[in-house]
Amino acid sequence: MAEKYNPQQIEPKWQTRWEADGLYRSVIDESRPKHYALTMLPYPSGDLHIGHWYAMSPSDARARFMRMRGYNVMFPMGFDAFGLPAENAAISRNIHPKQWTYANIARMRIQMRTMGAMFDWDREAVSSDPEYYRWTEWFFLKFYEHGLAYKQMATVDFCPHCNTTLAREQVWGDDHHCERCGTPVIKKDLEQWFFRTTRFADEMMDHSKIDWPERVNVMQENWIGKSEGAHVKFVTQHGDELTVFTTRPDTLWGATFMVIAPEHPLVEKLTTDAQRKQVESYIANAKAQTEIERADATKDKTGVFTGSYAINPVNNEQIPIWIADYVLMGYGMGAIMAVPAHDQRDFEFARKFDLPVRVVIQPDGENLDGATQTEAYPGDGKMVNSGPFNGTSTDESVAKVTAWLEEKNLGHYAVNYRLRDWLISRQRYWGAPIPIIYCPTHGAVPVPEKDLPVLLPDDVEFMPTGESPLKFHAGFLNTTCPICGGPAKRETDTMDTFMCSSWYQLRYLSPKYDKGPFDPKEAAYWLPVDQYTGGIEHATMHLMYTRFFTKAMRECGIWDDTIKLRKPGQPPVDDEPMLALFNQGMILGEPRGGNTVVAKGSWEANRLNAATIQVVADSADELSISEDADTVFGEIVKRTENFLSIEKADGQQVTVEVLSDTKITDPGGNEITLADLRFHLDAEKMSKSKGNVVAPDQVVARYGADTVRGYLMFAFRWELGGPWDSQGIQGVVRWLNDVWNLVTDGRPQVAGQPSESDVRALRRKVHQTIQRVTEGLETFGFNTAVAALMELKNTLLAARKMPVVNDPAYDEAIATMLLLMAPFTPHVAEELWECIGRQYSVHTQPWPQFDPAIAKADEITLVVQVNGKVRDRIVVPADITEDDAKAKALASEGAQKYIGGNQPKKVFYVADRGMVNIVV
RNA sequence: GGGGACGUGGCGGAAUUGGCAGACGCACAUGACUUAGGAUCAUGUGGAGAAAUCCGUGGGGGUUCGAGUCCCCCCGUCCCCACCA
Repeated sequence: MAEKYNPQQIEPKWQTRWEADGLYRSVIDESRPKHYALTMLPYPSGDLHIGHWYAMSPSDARARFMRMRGYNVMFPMGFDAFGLPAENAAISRNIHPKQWTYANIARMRIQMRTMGAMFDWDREAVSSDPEYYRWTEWFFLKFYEHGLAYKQMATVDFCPHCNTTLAREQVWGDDHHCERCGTPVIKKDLEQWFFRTTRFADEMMDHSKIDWPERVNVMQENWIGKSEGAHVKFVTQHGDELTVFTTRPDTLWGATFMVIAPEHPLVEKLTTDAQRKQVESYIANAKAQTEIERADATKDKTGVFTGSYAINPVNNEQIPIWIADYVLMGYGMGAIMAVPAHDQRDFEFARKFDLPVRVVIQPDGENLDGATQTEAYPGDGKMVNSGPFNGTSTDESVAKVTAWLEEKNLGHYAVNYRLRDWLISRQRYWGAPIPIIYCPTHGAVPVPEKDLPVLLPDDVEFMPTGESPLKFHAGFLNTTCPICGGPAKRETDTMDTFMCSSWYQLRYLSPKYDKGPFDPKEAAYWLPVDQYTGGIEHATMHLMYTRFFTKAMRECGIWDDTIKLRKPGQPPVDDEPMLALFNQGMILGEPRGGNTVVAKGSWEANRLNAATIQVVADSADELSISEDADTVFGEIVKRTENFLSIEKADGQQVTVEVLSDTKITDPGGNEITLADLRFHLDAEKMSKSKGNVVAPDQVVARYGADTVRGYLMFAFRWELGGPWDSQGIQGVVRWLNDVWNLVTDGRPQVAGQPSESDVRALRRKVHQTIQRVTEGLETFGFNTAVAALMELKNTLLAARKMPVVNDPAYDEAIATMLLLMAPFTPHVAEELWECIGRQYSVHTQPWPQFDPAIAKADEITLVVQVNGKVRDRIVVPADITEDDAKAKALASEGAQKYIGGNQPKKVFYVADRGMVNIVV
């Protein structure tokens, strides 16, 4: 009997060997097609989480598969190492962010090696290394030079917990909370640095050149929020132009008033003395409101009249200009023409303030009247009360009116976007410094390229002041002007860490290159990324930013050298960074029931002060426990420091206080502590506080990396994820044990000659498995691929009891199975490959070729249906003719029983399904 | 309010272009082997029924010889955007 499967022994052995042999070093090889497989890089927050395994090990399996298929594969790894948690650690634990970060990286590197992934560590990049952030700063300078970076005073989102401003993308949800910490943001007026992402709004709407999940595309398109319409020039009574954006220029004749945002620059000028008091109080009130209060669409419309009027350019009518907070300064022009008859918000406003409502779009067969309308009509119809356009229908009205506006020079076609420019300033230390120097004479001066990087000083005080810690570091702050040499001060904000991750896929190409952010030779060969994998949470953040970066780099000419070296016929490098994207789901914590307990004690108000708490066996007979007045019996659903919530059988929840002298016992009567009590957990996001975290190191130590990888790929649809199941992993344990024993036990002694049909059946199963595993890996269907491998294992176990095991087809089946397993369970595949005497390494072997002729069955089970219901199954030759199949089906016992004496009306034959349907 | 995804056994999940629903695995049941079992092996396992058989993919309609899959209407869950002009 051979040795038992012992992953702890074989896994480190092969990891060391692969590394020593440089098996996964990826170098340019023009003779092979390249494949750049990229998985989102981790933030070095501490230990490797099971979520990292879930994201990375299937990506690794696919990268390995591509390599066996003959691609020159690059699969790099690195660390997104700048960021706030490092700074928080500095504050709370008095450890330097750099020390904290690099210690975490060192630990995570070791943990990642246990995964057995084919990461090319020679290409590792760490974004907080000066050799890395030097180029992050360099990108900033290039963008600045080309007008893609600018500083501006703006009302911005500020997270009071993280003590920094945030980009719009990093403010989430109805309550406008910080994406990182969940704290609701507040508004501040600050001068901040922005990247002009809006320059590429239209380009980024286009997802036709990339194969990304529809969901991500839709989210990005929503986020960019393109709307087409027109800019129309209204003129105020003071002669100022007041341009509005509208998607419905065909309703211009129905504009009975205008509304501007409280922050609109013309407010002051338009406000008449008579209205001043009211206007000032309205604006003060608007300012005092939170963003959430203001954005509440359900609240009543509020507003105030400025006292001034504007001229509607299409009919020269004088219409009043109002101020209202439902018009937002940040969208469009911060001013609207109000068409109450056809816009619900305007309608509500008009009714509240008794402003005229004029119908200008009349729906077919109706007679809407502004005086009696009860809601706005936003639909189609014919234009009325609209001068030269009366009678025009909606399908052409917008285009016609827009053309007319252009002709009369009153307005023009316009596109408006919801997208805002990317705010990149962060008032914190652990990030790449913004390479700008402020000179009293020359203003904002970029740091000359030769002076990069602007190094982050180590000796910084970390205090949560709401200002960048760098501001208090005199050595950093004080410098000289690159133009005049006079005293000057550095910008003390650092860059959003999303900036670092916007180009990391480029740094991997040549992490040590010092003539630019990346080596054009490497870029010309490897780019773009062929397959990107990662979580959906980055849909409107990282995945927008990195697309912006690629396009902005084109604008700055950064791609020029790469393009010169590029072979023709490849997708462009300067358009989209990642050609294909796949989002994996998330591993949730394992659900479990709470302990069932009997608590006895005395009542104080609504809670029981427990004298004893007894854990009863889960199988305890509820009826045998008598519940009297001083007893609570049920499941623990919550546990806090000294309180338990116990859910009784009737669903009622009772709070039980655990006192210092409360006696807690387990079912065996042994005394245990409060912390030993298990409380109910649903399948939810893993978190330390819930105690449902699965530590990969522990499960790997127990089961081995191959088993953990196999389980993560087998148990869920990768894109969905799901709760960890500590029992479910047993299925994979058994699979690998079976495979191990199957191979290491060698060929069993079975008497007899293999029958030809058994040999064919075995080879058929092997080729069907090749097909299923190949397809699974191609389409990210890892779970069905593993299922197919388990089936093949089952087939082989059965074959070992038959003479077919003596046929060479059996050896071929074993070898093929190991090749097919190699991407999923690389260590055990390598070990067993060696065991059967094949040449190292299994991972550099060509992928097995699927042969449809072998996979094809020579006999099929013909399914016989009568009126769509299965009535018989008969075995027929696979190459049966249609006529024969129908005849056999009709003659079958099951069919005859249901046809009876009737004459079949029609008979359908589905050849590729082996099915006949008889209709009677 | 607008948009998107999804709904299949006790559970995770399989089912090319419409063609045998429930692959594979967990759990469970019975048996075997065992001092023991969270090991292993064998068998079974969608529901109802003794069986023949019938019913079954959230619900209701439709198209079709045939629907988990396509169409319409509901119900439910999750996600994104949202006084966006």
